Amino acid sequence: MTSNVVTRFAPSPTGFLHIGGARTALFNWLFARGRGGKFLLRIEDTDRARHNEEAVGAILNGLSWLGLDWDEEPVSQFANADRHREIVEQLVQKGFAYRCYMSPSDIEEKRGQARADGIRFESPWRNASPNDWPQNKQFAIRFKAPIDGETIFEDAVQGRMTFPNSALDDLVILRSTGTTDIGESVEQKPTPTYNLAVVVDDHDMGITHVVRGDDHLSNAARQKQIYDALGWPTPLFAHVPLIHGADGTKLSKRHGDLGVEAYRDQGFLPEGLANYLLRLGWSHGDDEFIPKEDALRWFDLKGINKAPARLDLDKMRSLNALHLNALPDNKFQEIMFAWLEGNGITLTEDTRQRLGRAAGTLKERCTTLADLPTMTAYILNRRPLKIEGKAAKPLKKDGAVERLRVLRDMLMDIDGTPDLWNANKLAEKLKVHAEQLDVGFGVIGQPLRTALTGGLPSPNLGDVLEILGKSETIGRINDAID
RNA sequence: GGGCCCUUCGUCUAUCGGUUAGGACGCCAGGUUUUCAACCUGGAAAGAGGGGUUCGAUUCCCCUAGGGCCUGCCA
Repeated sequence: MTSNVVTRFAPSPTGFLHIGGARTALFNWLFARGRGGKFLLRIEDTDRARHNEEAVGAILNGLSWLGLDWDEEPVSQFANADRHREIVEQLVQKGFAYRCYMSPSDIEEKRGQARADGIRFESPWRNASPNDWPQNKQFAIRFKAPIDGETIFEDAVQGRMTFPNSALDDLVILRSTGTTDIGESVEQKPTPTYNLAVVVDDHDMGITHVVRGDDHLSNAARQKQIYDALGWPTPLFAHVPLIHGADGTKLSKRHGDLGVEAYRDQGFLPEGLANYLLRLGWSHGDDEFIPKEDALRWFDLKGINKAPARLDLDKMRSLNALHLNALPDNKFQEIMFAWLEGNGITLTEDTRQRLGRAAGTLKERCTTLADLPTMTAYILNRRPLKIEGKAAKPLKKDGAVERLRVLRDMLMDIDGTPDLWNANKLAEKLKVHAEQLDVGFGVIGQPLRTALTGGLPSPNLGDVLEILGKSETIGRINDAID
């Protein structure tokens, strides 16, 4: 299936790929990929002071980790500055923009006055004739926004949006050339501002659908005015509600919330995080566990909610657990090894084999990969096992050690393959010796478990036996009772 | 201050005027596993408030309250 859908993700390179940006990127990616369209990247770096290569790399890495691939080379907005200036010049020629020579203090004063009077701020230069434009004086270029009437556009999420033009003043589209606050000289040529650059780039890149945070909603109105002035078709907007923190406060790229790599380091699977993000503000009936293939098939702008959603780590973990469990054993094994070794745990060929045998049960029990060190401790712990404190209690019970001795002796008599090492099968095998224990097999379960795991959390007894194998089991019993 | 937007269990959400308002996470109880976790079963838990429209409103309209975004020569 192919289509002419072209979406984009356009982060500003100020930090990492934050969770909100990740969701925006995901929505854009799903929408484009789900319909055979293109998904492009653009770095919004018109503000040279904020340009940061490292941040760009971090964002790209974050996207890759999440499994969001993009088409073509990422576009640098700053690199298009000539084109932006050219368009600004066109607007000036056509009378849709003008030079404004106001000083910052003048602006501040006038703006304050306008606000107090309840009218929109206006530059005195708006209606000046180009003939009156002074020479050798710094100026910015402002867009000449319509005064009367309304600016209207359809938003795929928000519906029909209507803004009174009295609320939209003449924004600066080209900065005055000059110096920075600290007096350091910067680019010779004036640079465009966000709203102008976005319109030009989206148009030039052939963007058909602009999916972004709804903090851009009123920008969309201003951008619509620029599209109209240029005679360009407006892309379809879709403004997605922002994500809020658990306490309901704003959570955005500006407020130092976590980047996706932080979730990765906390043991989240990209699939798990993506699934959670997808369900945050978007739904498909009662579906919760949504693999990528389904997401691609189902995702639609229509399913996006208008209300902001709060981040819920519990739900994120739970979804992550489902994706962990859905992994094929060998894939899980691969991830498990990488995680363990990435966390400073050295794996021998021997432990790898045992961990491999445990993969099936481990993936069911972990909610994030961070559970792995604890969950696998019964396999990885060095002998002799240290069993003390509360964990040692079962071994101190009357006759527990004696029963383990008997059990060990019996185990030594049993030959068998690992698949025989199932608690029930083992009990059956041991039935003939039951009278030697003078109790049912169950009674020795607790001390046996302690002997095998050192009192750590672990899978079921049967799983432990199966994973450790006969000689290891006997060795551990020896450790515990000696 | 102005413009725009939002409001269903604690949280994410379903519901295209008629439902015992459903699901998921979390929580509680029981079961299972002689631990924990997982799993199974059950339970508590919601339409912000007030007006309309309608035979009938969670659903449509208005007001109020609460919340959010924008209001920059940031993006």
